[in-house]
Amino acid sequence: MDNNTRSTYFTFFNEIGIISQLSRAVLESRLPDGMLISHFSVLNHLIRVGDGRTPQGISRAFQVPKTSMTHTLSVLEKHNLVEMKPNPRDGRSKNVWITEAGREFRDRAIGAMDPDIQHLSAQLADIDIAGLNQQLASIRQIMDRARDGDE
Amino acid sequence: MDNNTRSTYFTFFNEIGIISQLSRAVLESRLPDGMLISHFSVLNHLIRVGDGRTPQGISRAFQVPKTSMTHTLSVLEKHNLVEMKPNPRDGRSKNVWITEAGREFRDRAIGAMDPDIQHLSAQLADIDIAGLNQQLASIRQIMDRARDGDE
DNA sequence: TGCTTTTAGTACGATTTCGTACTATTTAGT
DNA sequence: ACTAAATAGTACGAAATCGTACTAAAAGCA
Repeated sequence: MDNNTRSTYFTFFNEIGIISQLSRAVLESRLPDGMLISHFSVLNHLIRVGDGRTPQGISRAFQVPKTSMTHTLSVLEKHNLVEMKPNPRDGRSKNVWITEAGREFRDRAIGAMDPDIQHLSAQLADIDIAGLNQQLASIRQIMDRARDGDE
Repeated sequence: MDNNTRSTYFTFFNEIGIISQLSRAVLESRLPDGMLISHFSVLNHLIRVGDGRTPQGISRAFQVPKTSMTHTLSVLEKHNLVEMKPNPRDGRSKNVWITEAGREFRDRAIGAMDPDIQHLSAQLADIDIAGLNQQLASIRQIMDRARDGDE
């Protein structure tokens, strides 16, 4: 395989990984004690794609084992941020619903990052983030499809 | 703060996070049993920025607690992928050196992803990854500097 | 229908990751 | 030189994450 292609893609995923790590650290520093990125991420996912999902579906979306998701959801449920109800269409399964407190928690966490985003956006004025978003979304979709195909 | 700016940046970091997660899953599936992303990442870091770093320096680069890095390095050392030597300039500290086996391990892991990258690059032919890399590197550098300023 | 395979969720133990507390050494200030 | 503050690393226990094995329900198929 073309050496150039390999290193270009490798650099790409490396940059993506570092930025992801840096942004996660910022978010985490803004979350209240005891709350982790994994908790926030699930709440955010439920709002982004809609709630009523199954634990299995969520674990697949995040590419984590279902046992990990069981644990994360149990913590969220203990804090009354989500509700678990039986799935009326499947006796083995459950549906996850975000609570009002869950929505507020997610909104507050996002708001808490405002100063960071403001600070950052001032320094990134000459970069077209919205344009990047379009390209990244394309890449994400293609990678998502590739994953589905492999499974 | 401008609602549009907030959601643009939030979307950006969300896309970054998802792509990071997807690429980590691919890499992880290509690593030999028992090896984790954290192990590979440290080896890769040592090659990217040069070895002989201190554990503390590495933990700061990855934004993880130093206790986590102690554990990760101990695993790498157990597998003879890195060597820990006393730091001649600081009696409290150590230097981490990658071994020949560590280099080979890292190279093999990267090579194992070749089919995935090939498959992906075919579908992303109309996206300028190299161009993205430049923009992402700028963003990464600015975020890195912002982090240093906060500490 | 009856049987097999697949799927959803959980129990359980192992490993990773993390926070706190501690020792040893270096640095800073006097 | 002496003392106080900061730093590098580790020990230890807690929580998160993961893999395996299991149960229950659904789906596929004869």
